[in-house]
Amino acid sequence: MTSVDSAPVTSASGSDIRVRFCPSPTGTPHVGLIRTALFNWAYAKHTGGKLIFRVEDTDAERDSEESYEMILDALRWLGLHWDEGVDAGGEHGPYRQSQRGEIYEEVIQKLKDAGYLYESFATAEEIEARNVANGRDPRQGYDNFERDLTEEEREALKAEGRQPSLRLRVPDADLSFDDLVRGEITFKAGSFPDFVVVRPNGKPLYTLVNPVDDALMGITHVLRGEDLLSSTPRQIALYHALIAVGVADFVPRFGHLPYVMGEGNKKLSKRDPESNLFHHRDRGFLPEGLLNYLALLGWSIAPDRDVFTMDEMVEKFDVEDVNPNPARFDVKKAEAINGEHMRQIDAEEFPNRLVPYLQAAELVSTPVTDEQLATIRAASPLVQERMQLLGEAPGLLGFLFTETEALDYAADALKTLKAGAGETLTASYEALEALEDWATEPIEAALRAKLIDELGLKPRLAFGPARVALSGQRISPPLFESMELLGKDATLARVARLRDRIENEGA
RNA sequence: GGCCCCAUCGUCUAGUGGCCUAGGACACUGGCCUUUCACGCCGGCAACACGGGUUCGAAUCCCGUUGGGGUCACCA
Repeated sequence: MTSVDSAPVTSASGSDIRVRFCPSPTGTPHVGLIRTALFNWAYAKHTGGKLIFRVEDTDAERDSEESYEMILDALRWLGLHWDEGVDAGGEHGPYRQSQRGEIYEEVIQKLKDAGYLYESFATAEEIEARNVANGRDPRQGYDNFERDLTEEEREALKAEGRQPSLRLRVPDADLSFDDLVRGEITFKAGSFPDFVVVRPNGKPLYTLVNPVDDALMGITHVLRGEDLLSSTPRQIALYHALIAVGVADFVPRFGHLPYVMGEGNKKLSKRDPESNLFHHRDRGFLPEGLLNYLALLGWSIAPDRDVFTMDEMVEKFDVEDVNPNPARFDVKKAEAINGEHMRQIDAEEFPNRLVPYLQAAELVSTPVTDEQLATIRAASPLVQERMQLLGEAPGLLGFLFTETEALDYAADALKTLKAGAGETLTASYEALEALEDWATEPIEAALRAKLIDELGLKPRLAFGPARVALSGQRISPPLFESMELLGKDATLARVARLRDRIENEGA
């Protein structure tokens, strides 16, 4: 057996760096998982190395094809491209573990032949009972008691009908490694017992396939969640065995990324909607905005700046700068960052981003008509700088795609109508009806002349009723521009409609 | 409980021994701008967990305490 300290650690430091993203397809993509993907991606791009995308689908119970599709959808939506792996090909495939059975069998055989693996018959219940019987904490785990079972003892157990799992014989020595985000970490001998790598049915476990694939795929830097930190010494022990039997050439470097936390002080739960990437997409986050925010969870680009593009991140990102503290997912800040990106989107492009959200609300058709698109384009400049999420578009622009007769008045909008609102609308109607040049400037001039100068109203009171009449909302795009967009007929009809309603129902 | 990780404003962070009476951002808040809401601008509130060292000097280094988290699966 190789000594613990003698195995070579990778020396990759530039374009020879190979990182990987290897999710298990269970459930919907979690923002913490995406943050891990982002850091791996950024590190590969920054160093000129390669990102390998592998799928760890060895748990038939929980994995699903649907979940696998969602992960692909997520990475593509975000623009996190990989160089090698599922759907991209490469010389180390296949990249789905469910298709690598034969490879594992071969490795298991080598490890067995070299004496690194031994048969273990104890069940979880028996291990716990054994701890109790020996006066130890039941949570202590396996005590390696089957390491030196004799041939006769093993045969006897098998004769009872028991099928053994296979455990790796872990070196009885302290084990240290230099974590890329946390520095030197040492685990004391005995704190990482022999662990199961192959089920009794012969199927390998994550504890085996993850390092084996990393080794076979030449992964040099393993950047993953902090939850895997305590399994690192065992993995390194496995690496030593893999090197000894010629499967691996070196031990990779490890970097353990901090948790993404939720409310309270708990890891953001998969059950929390905020953990669901698609929940944020549905609400109207931009890929660039969400990615920017996620990058801030454990990393910062500069002391006085937190809005940046992915190109800028790639230029600056180094995993050694990642902060080891767990970070709380703050949706308010995420929205603010997203708002910054909304304003940075090219004005020509912005309307296109709105379309899917207006379609989801069934305000425009799919595909969108030329006329609808023209309206969206015209309205875009009015809303671009007042939105934080694309999902606000239906609320803000819905009135442009609603027939006057179908327009609903929001309760909080009606509440803003004070006494005299009816008269104000009548005056507005008169001023507008006489107008020939239907454009923002003249509309504003006419209304100001009538309502402010002539009637002496305060602007808020003068224009509030018309805003409700047009949009049905308390909050809307700028009024005069909205009138121009809506056209004279519809504007007059809406002003009259609300006025009539006030007169008939007392508002 | 054993092992391991973490510890700066409410939140995300900058800070790698003197530039720190601790900087930025979000949130909150006062004001300006203003046809609503935003945007923008100006201002405010607010932190080095605690205790020992080391040092001329510590948020920064060391030790301890406390607190939080993770892990100890034939799940990944």
